[in-house]
Amino acid sequence: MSSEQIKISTRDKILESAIRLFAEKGFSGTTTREIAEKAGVNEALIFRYFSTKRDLYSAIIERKISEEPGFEYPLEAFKETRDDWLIFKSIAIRMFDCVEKDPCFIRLLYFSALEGHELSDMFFDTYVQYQRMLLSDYIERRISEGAFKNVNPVLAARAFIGMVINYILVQEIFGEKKRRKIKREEVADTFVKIFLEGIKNN
Amino acid sequence: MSSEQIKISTRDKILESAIRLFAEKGFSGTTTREIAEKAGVNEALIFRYFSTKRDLYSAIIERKISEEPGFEYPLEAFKETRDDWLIFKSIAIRMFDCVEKDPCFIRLLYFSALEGHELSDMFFDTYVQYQRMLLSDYIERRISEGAFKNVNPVLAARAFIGMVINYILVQEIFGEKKRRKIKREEVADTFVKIFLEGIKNN
DNA sequence: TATAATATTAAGTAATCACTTACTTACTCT
DNA sequence: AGAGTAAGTAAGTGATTACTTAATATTATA
Repeated sequence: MSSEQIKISTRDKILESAIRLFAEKGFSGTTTREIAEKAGVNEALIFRYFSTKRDLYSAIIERKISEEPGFEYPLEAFKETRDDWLIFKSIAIRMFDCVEKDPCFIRLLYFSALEGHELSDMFFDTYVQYQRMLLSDYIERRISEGAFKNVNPVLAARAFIGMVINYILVQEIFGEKKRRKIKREEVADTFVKIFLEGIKNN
Repeated sequence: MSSEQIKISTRDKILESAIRLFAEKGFSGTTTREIAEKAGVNEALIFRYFSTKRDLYSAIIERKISEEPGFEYPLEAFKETRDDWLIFKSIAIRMFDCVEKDPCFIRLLYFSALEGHELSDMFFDTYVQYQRMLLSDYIERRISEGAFKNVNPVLAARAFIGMVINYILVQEIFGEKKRRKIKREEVADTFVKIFLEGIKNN
């Protein structure tokens, strides 16, 4: 046998199928039996690796919180550059990327918030708050440099992130994904353009 | 007895408690027994008025779809006025109002979408699509009048609605409601300002 | 190969689920 | 008052839930 068989651990098989099911149907909507079936393992094994169903769910959220790099931004650029277009476009594109390569992610995030999981706040903070802070710091600096209008920087950051996230959410969660297809590039450019011209002085 | 006793019908008591519970915990997270307890009626009565739990859920969504006027906008204004500020601000304020007077609404909307209820598309269309269409038609006209930049009107409408909805969503669904309190007025003004100055010519 | 440790399984558990049944109470109309 | 209908209830139904147990299969180490 030339090809190495990469053995996926049982634990990982369980996690993988649980992620997909929890993302699809939420915590209450998913049964441990389904998870086991989809993972191709015996249901009892779930409870060998995770003490409860809720524990498995928590493990997933913790993993999602820690695995995503999320902070790949050129942090220095945020503190020094004046290339507004680059900053905002890279944030938008990164959000599109994030959802595209892991469609479960955003559903897990919103399900965990709606279902009131204890870790959902941390989940939220890690992603949304962090980006918002990065952006609002940048906006604040640009205001003090006289480049941006004097608006509440946090509100402005939320405005921009809101445009992008809501667009993504509607595509992913409501049926719109199939209906219309606008290129990410055009979406990002339009949003950045409207926002930047709205906030810039002159 | 001087005060008239207003008798709430059993059916309405069931609907009322079901709305609150489905909004709080979703469809799968809510049991018919809980609904009955909260409504103060016998569980079997639920099935006298609604043939299944899913039927009750559908009845709620249908009710939410039909009850909200939602279309109270001065439709003529959208077709004739050039008061951009009024148009956008009234949309934003209306969205804030809608959520404030019925906090269950937005949670039901997103829960039904995530849980994949068959009526969630109609739910979505009635509210989000409708407002988006109103707005994008207005934007389109203003572009043709030379007042707005030549952007994709649907994308622009989604940008604006996204700002507002996402702000609301974060307040209502993630824990932020308690943390910070920015006045609706300031939020709406900031969003409208950024958006309008971003899309206006000159 | 023998043994200890681990991984996996079938077959359970009690509790809870949505939903039903058989029955009683309350109200309406003549 | 009495018949007919609607509203309400207690006590169930079988199916399914998350989770357990005790026995077996597999692997690692000696």
